[in-house]
Amino acid sequence: MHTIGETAELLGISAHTLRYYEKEQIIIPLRDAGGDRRYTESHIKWLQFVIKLKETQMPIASIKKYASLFKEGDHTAADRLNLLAEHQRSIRAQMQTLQDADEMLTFKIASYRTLTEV
Amino acid sequence: MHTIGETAELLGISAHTLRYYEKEQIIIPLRDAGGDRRYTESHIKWLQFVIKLKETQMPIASIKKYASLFKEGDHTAADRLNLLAEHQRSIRAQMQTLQDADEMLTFKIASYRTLTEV
DNA sequence: ACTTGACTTAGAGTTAACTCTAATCAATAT
DNA sequence: ATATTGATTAGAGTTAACTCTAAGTCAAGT
Repeated sequence: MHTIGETAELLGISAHTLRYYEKEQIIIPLRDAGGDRRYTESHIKWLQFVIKLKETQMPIASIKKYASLFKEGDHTAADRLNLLAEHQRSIRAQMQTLQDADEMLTFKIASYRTLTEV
Repeated sequence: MHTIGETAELLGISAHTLRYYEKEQIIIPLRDAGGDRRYTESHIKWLQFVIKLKETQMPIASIKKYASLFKEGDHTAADRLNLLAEHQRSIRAQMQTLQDADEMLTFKIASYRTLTEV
């Protein structure tokens, strides 16, 4: 059980962001007797997954969608699978774009080197 | 020589965006007798380069920086090379992040398949 | 002469994803 | 007993990168 501050620290995001994700229904932590948020290990696992999706440009809206399907129960498993498969395709397209840009830069940098060296 | 509409069409971006890039000093097209913008082949090459940088998450501010160094002249070549080399490192880091997420998703999707098939 | 369509400008509005503010409260440290 | 720390809330503000609006000019076509 972690406080919001500990959880933020642990994940490398701000407490503000955690409250924002809660407002967006992406994580709903427990509350202690005093009303403070408490994050369990499984909340943290879920957040780490969310962060991975974010890092790969999945919009908050889609993450929200995934979270809400999850809450709906087991009968949404196929929909969730589709969502993840779709995102995997997007990741692969991004990799291709990066690959192309990398090659372009390698070439451009080489021309600069030639210019600079003389 | 292309009008703003043709150029937008050609590059797959909007005329609005081209005006915005001009406001940001990223491209300064020529003007015809009537005051309308005219983009040459070399403007278009530059814009294609800009679009590649954008697609790989380079912020407009950095692209602006690069453009301004370019305008300053040949003595900024080393600075420009550094900027590009730095961006190439960022591209490679992004590829690694995508690679990791891809593997994670492959695993997660496989678990869903197992669940769904039964 | 009139309409159409592409262009012009300054500046306002939009969207995503935070990020912060102000006012408050509860537990701990001195 | 007071001060600090870390939490709470609703709601406002920020930033990047567009995206649009309003009001207009101008050339070409019917």
